[in-house]
Amino acid sequence: MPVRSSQTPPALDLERFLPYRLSVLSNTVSEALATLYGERFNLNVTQWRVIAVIGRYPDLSAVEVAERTRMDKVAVSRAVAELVDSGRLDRRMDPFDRRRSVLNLSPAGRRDYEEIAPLALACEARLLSALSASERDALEGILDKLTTAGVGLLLTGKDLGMRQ
Amino acid sequence: MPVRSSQTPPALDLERFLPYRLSVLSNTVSEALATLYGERFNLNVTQWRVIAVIGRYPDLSAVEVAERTRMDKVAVSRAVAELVDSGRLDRRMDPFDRRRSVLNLSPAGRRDYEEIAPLALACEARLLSALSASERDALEGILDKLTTAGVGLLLTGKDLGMRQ
DNA sequence: GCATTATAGTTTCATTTGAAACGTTTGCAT
DNA sequence: ATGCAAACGTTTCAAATGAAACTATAATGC
Repeated sequence: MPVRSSQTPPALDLERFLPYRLSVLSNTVSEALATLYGERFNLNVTQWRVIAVIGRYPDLSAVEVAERTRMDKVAVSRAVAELVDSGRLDRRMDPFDRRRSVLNLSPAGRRDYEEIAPLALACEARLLSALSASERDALEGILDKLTTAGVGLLLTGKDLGMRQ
Repeated sequence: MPVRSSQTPPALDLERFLPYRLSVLSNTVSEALATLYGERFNLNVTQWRVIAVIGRYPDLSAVEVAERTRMDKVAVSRAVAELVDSGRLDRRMDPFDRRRSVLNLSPAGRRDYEEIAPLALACEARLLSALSASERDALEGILDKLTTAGVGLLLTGKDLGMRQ
């Protein structure tokens, strides 16, 4: 029988490797969600996130959206432009700082938001329903802790290079 | 005091939304890991995954690597070509099926693998050390269940369109 | 005031990505 | 045998991405 001595490090089995499993899970879920609002509403992930965050927090600027969603500001800029073009987002200039613009859902954008949000929440509910109550409880803390630890890895890894 | 009646659905708060949190976590961890083997070994994520899976399971074909890692076969094809070029992967033709090629780490590739694997496992260990013992226990089951449920979403979402 | 630095947002450009088409080889059914 | 469908892996091409440069405005220091 093979013995795992203190000499033999545990093998790296990609299928059991946490970062890899997180990646597979995240991609699977993202893709499922993307088909949800992609086909019916012609939105990509970035556009949907912008709608979602503006729907909930009106009057943000593009940079504020980027910070909240942790997306690239170039990506946000493009998504905002497209959403303004397709009439789902209103952009007006901040009168007190003419570099900023203030974003809000147009009536059409809000209709989409009101329609998509429940679908998205239903997806989430279906995912969570696969878990036991105790697993659901644990999940919150796990995600927070892992995310914090992950950011820690990043910072020590690249000797302080502050995102954004 | 605001009441959440049965009429008012819970709001979609991106920062609390499971798919979004998974995406942030996965991206953070992936980026941390990518700097680990990216800077020192000049590998991208796909290349590293190919090395990892071939290191553990020799004699796979490119398509088998793609299936195991759930990566795109084009991506794998390119990563394999680059790894062969940089002398880290040996590719020989399968004598019994001349469409397939059989992949294995070269001595140089194995050296890299032997060096990177412990670093990757250390990263994972550091992530897991942020969790309590009970959280670590729960995590296994949670990841499996969520991934299965996520695949389920995908399939119902696109009315059966079998990945790959 | 005027120069310097910082911030908001966009544009450019080079890289990355993946779907679709392709060439080749194999398996299967006539 | 021959024709057709499927599988392996590559190439092509168009779209997505993101770093860096840029414009315009604001804040800061002297």
